[in-house]
Amino acid sequence: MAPPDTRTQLLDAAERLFAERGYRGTSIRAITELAGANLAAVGYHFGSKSDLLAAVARRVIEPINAAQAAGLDRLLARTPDPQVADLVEAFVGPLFDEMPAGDEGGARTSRLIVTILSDPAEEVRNWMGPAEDAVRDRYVAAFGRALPSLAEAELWFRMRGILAVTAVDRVEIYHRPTPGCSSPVAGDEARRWALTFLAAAMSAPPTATR
Amino acid sequence: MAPPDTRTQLLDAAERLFAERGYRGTSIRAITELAGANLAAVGYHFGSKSDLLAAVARRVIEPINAAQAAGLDRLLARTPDPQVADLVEAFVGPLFDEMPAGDEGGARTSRLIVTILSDPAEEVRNWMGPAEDAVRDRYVAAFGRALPSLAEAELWFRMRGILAVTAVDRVEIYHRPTPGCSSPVAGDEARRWALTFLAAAMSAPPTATR
DNA sequence: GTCTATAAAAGGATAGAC
DNA sequence: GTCTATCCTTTTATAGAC
Repeated sequence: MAPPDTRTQLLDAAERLFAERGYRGTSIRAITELAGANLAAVGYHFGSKSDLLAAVARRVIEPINAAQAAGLDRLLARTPDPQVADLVEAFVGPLFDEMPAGDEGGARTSRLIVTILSDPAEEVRNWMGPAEDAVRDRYVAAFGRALPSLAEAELWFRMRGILAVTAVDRVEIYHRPTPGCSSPVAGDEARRWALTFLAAAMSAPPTATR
Repeated sequence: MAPPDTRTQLLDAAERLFAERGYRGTSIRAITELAGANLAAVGYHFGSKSDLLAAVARRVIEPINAAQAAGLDRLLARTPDPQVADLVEAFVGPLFDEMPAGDEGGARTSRLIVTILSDPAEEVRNWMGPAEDAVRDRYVAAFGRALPSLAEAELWFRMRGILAVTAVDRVEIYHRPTPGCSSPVAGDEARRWALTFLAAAMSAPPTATR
């Protein structure tokens, strides 16, 4: 394979450092140094630091988004009204698939997503495109058909719950090692645990209107 | 009531700004300006910016932690083996109680907690004390008795799920207004939806060992 | 495309007067 | 306890040579 060009090496370095230290905690200097590039390279290839983040985010999110869309297509080709557990798996699965196990993959990507989504700064989230919205809306519609008694507002609440659990789960949010098992759980186990947890949560009967 | 002293006003201003802009996104200058204090006041009263964050975090977390402990005590006084739903409510309830409704309260506190817990920087989380660990451990033990067939590792996974959902739920993680209902849900409704969601998730049968 | 050099600003911390 | 003034570091961004 051809040696990676500067642009790609900058993306790789930025992805790693943004995940480890956050957006604001990462300087252009650290990125270019890790990439073996010159300080001015970020400006030349991307324009600014926030534009670089947008490029990093797009590169991470797009394959996940595409896989979510394909999974839903596959499900709908089989039956027009998929079950809740299958919808959860189609939505959540790509989040794990695109995060290879081990600290050099999944936990880092997960942390990157959390870092991006939870950053208060506007600029950090401005890369979100209509493709993500479209896929999300399709899933909401499918969940709505599988859970006809659930009001739309509560359904949206639960969708956020899915994202919260999958995004946060592998981040060492309890940062000290927990007894029994350490926080970042091995890839496949976390995936199955998350499916159990979320399928049960999504399938809960609607909250009684007070 | 006596006018708030400078120290308190610094805490108030810092709590607000850390929540809105994150730790790194908030300058000492911005804090002292909002507090109507002098630039040097932070250094005098707290020592450094990170010490100020620790003080802010403690002030927010301590009442929540105490309420969680008291809730568990109340539950255990009634029965030695409380039900899952009651444990969830005792654990999650204080997170909502201590966040009065409206943007000036709950959503901001919630965002502060997310900001703190998800910040990659070490210094941001170094305020965690043994009191938090103790309460968490007591809840894990109680959940373990209510769910005897659940392995401890998966139980820890689900505990993280609880925190993820409650902490993230009111943050506008899908930052554009969602159709049907906007993202930050009114206080009491979010509370009841979260209880439904989490009680069902926690009560799920253990994931089959592959 | 890549580099050096530097501009221009912002931030944290602190000394010392009051 | 509070304030002014300032030091020193780090940061992003860019101009211009190669």
